[in-house]
Amino acid sequence: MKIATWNVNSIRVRLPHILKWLKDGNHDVLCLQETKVEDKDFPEPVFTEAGYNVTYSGQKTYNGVAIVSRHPLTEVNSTPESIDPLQKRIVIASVAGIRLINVYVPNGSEVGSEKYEYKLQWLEALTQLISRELQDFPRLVVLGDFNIAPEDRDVYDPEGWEGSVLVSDKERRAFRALLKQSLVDVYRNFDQEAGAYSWWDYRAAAFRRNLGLRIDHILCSEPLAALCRSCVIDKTPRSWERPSDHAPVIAEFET
DNA sequence: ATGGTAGTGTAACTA
Repeated sequence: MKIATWNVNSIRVRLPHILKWLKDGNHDVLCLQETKVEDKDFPEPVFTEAGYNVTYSGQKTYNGVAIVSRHPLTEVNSTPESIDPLQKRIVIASVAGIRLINVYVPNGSEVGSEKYEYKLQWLEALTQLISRELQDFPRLVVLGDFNIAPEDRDVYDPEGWEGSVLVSDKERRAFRALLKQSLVDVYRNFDQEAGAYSWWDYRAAAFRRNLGLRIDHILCSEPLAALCRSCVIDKTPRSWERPSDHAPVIAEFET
């Protein structure tokens, strides 16, 4: 069972990339963020015709999340209690005995801004939600764009980024509070090359120079982490023409 | 304190 996450930055623009990537990689589940379409405009037929099930929760211009799956999706919830229903940043579903929580965590804009405070509140609400979900679903995965680089090794220039949004102490503390719900950042359960990132700014040729951050994560409950056999970042689609600024992250499970 | 780019949607915002 291969489960992936990818911030595609517009599903309309990236649809060819997504279809090619799914076809090449034979993934079972792909969680998408920043689809940027209302539900009525989601290209559902394209996925169903390719043999996938989909569920999605979107809005115009901003945010938007979706789950694409080879296997049926059940117990879908895109409006969990205590999460702001006006910003479409979360969709939850079950697949093959695994509970998926697909998240697009607020960016936070700038440390100390209103959006930054909103991000911290959103993460607190997510932590509560996870603790409730864990009571019913021991095999749980929270994955998506967290907009947080958890440690200095997840940042190309930790000194330059110190205290900035995406790496600030409060955000990292909020991330650790998530992990304290007995979740495991499975990427770190395996040997990884230094300088492995999941996002590179479109500007200043950041991808070519590998000026990136690791802000997209796959966090597993302990029973599910025990079944995880690999976790990798696939940089390939970031090198394609007109790419998303994020690369997909993939975890493989023995099920 | 801002630039550099991209997406949405045509000015200015978000990232």
